[in-house]
Amino acid sequence: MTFAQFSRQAGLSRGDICREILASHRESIKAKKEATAVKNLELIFDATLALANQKGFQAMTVRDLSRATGLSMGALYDYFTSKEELLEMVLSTGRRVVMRLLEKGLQEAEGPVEQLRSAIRTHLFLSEAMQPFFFFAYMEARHLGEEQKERAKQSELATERLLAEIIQRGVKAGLMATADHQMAAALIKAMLQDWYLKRWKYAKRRLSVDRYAGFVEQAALALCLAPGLPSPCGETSKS
Amino acid sequence: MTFAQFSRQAGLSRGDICREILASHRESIKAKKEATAVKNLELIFDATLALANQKGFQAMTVRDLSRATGLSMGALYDYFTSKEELLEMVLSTGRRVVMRLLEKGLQEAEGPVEQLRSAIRTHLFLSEAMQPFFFFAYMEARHLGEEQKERAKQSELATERLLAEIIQRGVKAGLMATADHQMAAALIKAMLQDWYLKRWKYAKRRLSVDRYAGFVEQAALALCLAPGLPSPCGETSKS
DNA sequence: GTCTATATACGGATAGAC
DNA sequence: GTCTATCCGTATATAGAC
Repeated sequence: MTFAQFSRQAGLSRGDICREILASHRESIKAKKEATAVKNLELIFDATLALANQKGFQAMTVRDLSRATGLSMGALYDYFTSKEELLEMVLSTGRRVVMRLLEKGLQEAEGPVEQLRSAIRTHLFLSEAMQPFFFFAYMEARHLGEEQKERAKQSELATERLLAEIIQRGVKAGLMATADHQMAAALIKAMLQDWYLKRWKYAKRRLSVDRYAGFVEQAALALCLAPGLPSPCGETSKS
Repeated sequence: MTFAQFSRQAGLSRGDICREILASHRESIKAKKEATAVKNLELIFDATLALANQKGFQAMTVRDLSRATGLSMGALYDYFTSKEELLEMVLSTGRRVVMRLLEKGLQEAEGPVEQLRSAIRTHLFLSEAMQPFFFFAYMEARHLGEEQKERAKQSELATERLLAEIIQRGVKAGLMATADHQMAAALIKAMLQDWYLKRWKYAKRRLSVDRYAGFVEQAALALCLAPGLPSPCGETSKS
């Protein structure tokens, strides 16, 4: 699977996402006509991610948002009741879309090695297609209220667990060998996240997601398939 | 080298750092007696990192800082002339201390493999000893002015280059084999950073830096020493 | 459904007492 | 050297015209 193939079948256009926002916040959004509501929500969604990723959500003012979308202050407040609700709106909808696609993408591969490959690619392609959202969710997580912060942590642990379970099955099947499957999963996850966190670096090098995915696959397999690893307890050699 | 050994020899107490802040900002700090100045700078330094890491530097108000340090608004402004200068003060001093220790720590190892090990441990131990600072510098980097942001990126690239050069020497010496030493360095760096970015996760698992360092060393060597890697250009198998 | 104008609050920074 | 009191700008949110 390449990113081009993934994009075609995923169907996660801005329109789809904003229709989902509208559906799940029907009561608090004043606009009645779906067409205009979705059009304005797209403006708001895009501008919020762009501005917040540049200067931080809390530094971004509603006036900035007004300037960027072309909507007035009053019009904006017809789509959310407070700046905090705007944050919640973007995060909760984004998380729902991501979860749905992650689960869908992982049911097709067979065998631990192919599943690990598939998980890596799906995660990378998803974060490529929705890079502004992934970056936003990562960076703003700690500014959330306790309940929402807990949800963010659970989301991190859930994807780690998904990787760990694949590796565990690989070890049981005798196809993989690693001292600690949870730790292997954590390290792989760190490599996956670097792709959307250091966008500027990889963009400057004109590195495609497909190539990056190839490297991470290699690294993950080197880590999980490597034979005869010493138990990693503090010192691993004279060092 | 273990973290305990590193801590003993490094000598990067809060006092040392704040004496350095004082020295490099002597003109703008109104307090004359070194003892009181350093004492208050320690309060300010600690509280700034704690508050900013919890809610973000820009969301942290000077009034919050006043409450946390026990100093009044007026007193605080005797130590910096603006909130922005406070940010610059913390970041520039921290970066200087980190750079000094990184370079010092790397002159002792011999041979590419030992150097790679040493670089990994030094980086991890440093980020452990100064975790609040590392987290702060990472998270606040994008809120800086253009010049400061450029410095932050250069700092990222510099440590990556350091790793890449070790690996390149290893390949030349026939001790390592990797398709792309820069990419290998980037992935290792991502694993190093996860330690201070996901503190909550590893703390909950009661994982020590020494154990984490062992895992990353293993992963790095698996990645660099692995024999017969296929060239990672997009597809690496039927997949 | 969208706009302008404004109420209200809060944050950064400073002046001047002690 | 530290404090209290205050100025001034700006941000969120709303009321009411069009």
